[in-house]
Amino acid sequence: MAKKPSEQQRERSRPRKGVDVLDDPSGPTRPPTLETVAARAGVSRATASRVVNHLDRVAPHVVASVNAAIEELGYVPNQAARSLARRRTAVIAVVIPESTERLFADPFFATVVQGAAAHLRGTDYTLNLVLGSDQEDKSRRYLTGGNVDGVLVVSQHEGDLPLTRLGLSVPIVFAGRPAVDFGEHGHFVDVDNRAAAATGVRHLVERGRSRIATIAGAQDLAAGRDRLAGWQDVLTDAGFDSDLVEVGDFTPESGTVAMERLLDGPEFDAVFAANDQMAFGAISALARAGRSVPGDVAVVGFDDDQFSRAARPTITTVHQPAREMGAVMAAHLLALLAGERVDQVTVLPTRLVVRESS
Amino acid sequence: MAKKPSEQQRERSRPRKGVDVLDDPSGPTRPPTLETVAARAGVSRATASRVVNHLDRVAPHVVASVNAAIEELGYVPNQAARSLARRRTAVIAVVIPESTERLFADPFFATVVQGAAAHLRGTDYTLNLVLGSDQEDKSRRYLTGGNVDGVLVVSQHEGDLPLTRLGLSVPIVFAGRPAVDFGEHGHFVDVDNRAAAATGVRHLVERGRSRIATIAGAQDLAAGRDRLAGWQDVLTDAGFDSDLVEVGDFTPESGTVAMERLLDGPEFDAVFAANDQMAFGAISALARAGRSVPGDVAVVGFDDDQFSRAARPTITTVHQPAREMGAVMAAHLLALLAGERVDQVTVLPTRLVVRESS
DNA sequence: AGGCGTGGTGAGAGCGCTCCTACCCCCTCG
DNA sequence: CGAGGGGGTAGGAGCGCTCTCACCACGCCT
Repeated sequence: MAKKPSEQQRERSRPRKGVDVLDDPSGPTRPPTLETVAARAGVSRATASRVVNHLDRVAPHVVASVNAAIEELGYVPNQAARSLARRRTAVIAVVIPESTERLFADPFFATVVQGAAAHLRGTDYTLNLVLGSDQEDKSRRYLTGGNVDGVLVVSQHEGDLPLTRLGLSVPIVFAGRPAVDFGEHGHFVDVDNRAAAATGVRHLVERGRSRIATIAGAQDLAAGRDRLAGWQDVLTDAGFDSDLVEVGDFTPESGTVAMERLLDGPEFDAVFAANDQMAFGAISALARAGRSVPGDVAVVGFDDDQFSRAARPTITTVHQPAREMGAVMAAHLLALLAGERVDQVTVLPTRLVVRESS
Repeated sequence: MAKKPSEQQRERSRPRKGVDVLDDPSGPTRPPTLETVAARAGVSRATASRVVNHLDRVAPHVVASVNAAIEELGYVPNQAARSLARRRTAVIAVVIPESTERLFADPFFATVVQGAAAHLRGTDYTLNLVLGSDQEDKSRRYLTGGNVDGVLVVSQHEGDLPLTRLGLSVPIVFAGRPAVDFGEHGHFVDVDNRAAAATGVRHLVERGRSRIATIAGAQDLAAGRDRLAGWQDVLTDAGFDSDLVEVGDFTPESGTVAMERLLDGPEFDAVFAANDQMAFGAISALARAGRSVPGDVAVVGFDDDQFSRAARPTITTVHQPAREMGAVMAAHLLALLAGERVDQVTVLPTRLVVRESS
């Protein structure tokens, strides 16, 4: 039994330099392999593998002894070897295109990623962070080169890695409908930004506001454009002017600045900001300008992130299920990886959360 | 030449199901391998490998033809196979412990990660996101199991994955000095939180404030405790009372709440918040309470993130080089991986950024 | 002239795992 | 009582790459 087949090899590669184990004074020890486990349990590698992968048709007592061996040796499967043999990597890439990278600090994105990570916990999939590269080609190569099983794209501007086309041969799920048109490739998890925004603006109308400004988000982002359109829709329906538009970039700072510009212009009694961070910034500017919220100006944001709760007054906002979006994205990707069919576009519900600012 | 050695194997595994290529109507094609490239260039696999890895001692014309073959075939090295053969994965784990996960939305963490990612761009290392797991053991297994070459830990509470001890056999770099004591294991990139906080508080003293409160950060985080200590140091030195302490958790919301509690207590004319988000929240609360900033209450934050610039008034803060921290962490990890010696503790400089709130 | 580098290349043995196939043992059925 | 059928297991061929060696030409030195 267990005739170490690689004793010689082991000998030769012992004196490796450089990447030596920093902690272990007893010298570089190689982690236990399936072979080791099998030997210890007195079974073949094949059987040990079956146990590790929870395949049936293994006698219970064998399962027990293999598991014992695993425990004693502290065996962990070598993922590289497994990937090679299985021809799948168990890696899911999270792509944050360069143009969105700046927004990485936005709680929204972080929350989406968290949701995805939470959903993947328990599976053996691993998240690989691909932050926008100037060498788009390099990341593209990486993604297409069979190094990942699937791709999650969190937000995409127009023109960002047009991953949908041009043979990215693995399943891919986007957060948000892509700005570019897409064929049959790609799957999307989104909210109806236009309708959701309209809900928020309609709320302002119902509150009796009629001069409603907006601080729009980045217009090269579908979410930015759609929320602006939703705002427009309601004002048009109500027969109000929709001339008060300032465009920000979703950062609180841009919200502040946008509000300062609005304050320089004609009067208004409400503002709809395309996200909470900008709403937060806007409230800051309003406070400094001596305008009361919601007295003088009512404010509605979008996202329902922690900033809407942190502001004083707390911000009325359109709740977006960021965490759930991440989870659904992950779920859909897993389904696609399992060969199942999945709706190409999934729209999650939003809801208005009324707080103090309106 | 090129006697396909695996034709039979190829035959058997052609009818794989499930994970088929979604795009390619011509059926599941296997990506080109080094073997293919070598055959096309009319050289051996070994030589092709040399070209791919930019080893010298290859005749120029051979390099050219191999590169041409690579180009034509769109060859991308299979990372799994490479990892297996090289016994290193080219994967660096970014660990965000569960107790910190909630803070993931904090621009600070995102920025650190971005800095690291930027530094790693250009290398063939890949970032693997490990968000805190309830099954601490599972992530631990993952990290120790030879699945990653190195680990970056972004923030750690006391008791979080005590990775420093218990043979994590790969190099590991922490953002921030660990709360727990550490032996010779682990490397740290940090700022001197205590001194930096003191700088901020001293600034308030110099501005003539004497009743200085603080909104401290999570006390199970070294950064939280150290900044509190720095505040304490200055007040003690100045002979002021240091009784006005509220503890938050670094979120803007907690800053708001903390300030509301402070407002319920004795008078004060300044507050030092352990980060900008809490400072922002605090300013919100102050505005709502009708206190002027900096007139009635001066505010100093910490981090110099976008919130300090977004607030009105803009927030005086202690700048922390988050992006650089990430970059340095990555740099140190690479150095360790290359077998070089690296200072165990690296302290990056901070500086006071005076804005309107003080 | 023989020996000896020395660039340049190919052969082939792994890396650790999966999974197909063959096989064996034992129970059941005709 | 032998054939047939499984359950359960071992054997072994890859997966695609790296890397050590062996090897082959050539010069060049003595």
